[in-house]
Amino acid sequence: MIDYNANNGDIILKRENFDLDEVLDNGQAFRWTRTESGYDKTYTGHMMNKPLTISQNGDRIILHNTSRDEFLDVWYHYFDLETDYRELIRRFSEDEVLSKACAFAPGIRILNQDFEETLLSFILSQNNNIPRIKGIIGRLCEMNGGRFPTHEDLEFADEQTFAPLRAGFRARYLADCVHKLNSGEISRDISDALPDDEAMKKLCTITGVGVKVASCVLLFACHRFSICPVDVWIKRVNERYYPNGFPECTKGFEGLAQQYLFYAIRNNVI
DNA sequence: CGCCAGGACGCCC
DNA sequence: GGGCGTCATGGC
Repeated sequence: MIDYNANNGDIILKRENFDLDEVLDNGQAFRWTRTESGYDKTYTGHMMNKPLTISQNGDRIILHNTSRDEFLDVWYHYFDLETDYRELIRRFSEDEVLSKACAFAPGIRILNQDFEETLLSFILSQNNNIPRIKGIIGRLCEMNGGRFPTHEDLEFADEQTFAPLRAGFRARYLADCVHKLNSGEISRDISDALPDDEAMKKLCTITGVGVKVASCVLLFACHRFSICPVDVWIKRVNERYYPNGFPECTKGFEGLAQQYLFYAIRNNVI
């Protein structure tokens, strides 16, 4: 399935359940930008400040200028290539609405993103829209020489530090989050060490982090497929189709099901 | 111009 | 413990 082209240094994959729009532009990551190229689709972006240009063309995914080692160390896990999405879609398709949502975007995958970047990004996401979230995060990176800052980069940051972001009332929340990361109260360790409810409770000790933001961190950075972020769009899905909760066939994978439904309702397909 | 956004918080009962 | 106004900014 992996074809490494040693001449030009590209990794080439067979494109199964993998669409760049559906993975990189569906509200789980905010730092990938689509660029023009000779391919069907091309995006450029980062994982922990490691840059990548990635394309899809017909039934191929192409990771440009990427060594086999880097692919196996970073991108294989980032793009969640160890998970069989076809099998999960097959389960979900028992339900009529979900079946439609999965058929519309069979290329959705849940990324394994950096913990701190996901946490700060989703604090900025609250009561906000996706284009503006991307703008604020872009300015946060500009502030830091083009890289997404670590908590060490922000060791002396306070609310005023974030003024140039024009993040509004969220600046205070960022400051508290960075403070708790620097003190060690919050760290990526909670993603390994704690069960769902305790990890959730811990994240919610950050000012400006509630159940929704914590859920996004646990799903999009910690890969907990059973945790289901409920935003205004999913509330609409529930009112319209699932007044008694998600169907039985999503059990254990409610967070993933949520991502198909989120993308589908935003695109007016359900 | 007004409505809304991948919400959380504080206050009220 | 649920309901409601408020918060800062700008996309559409």
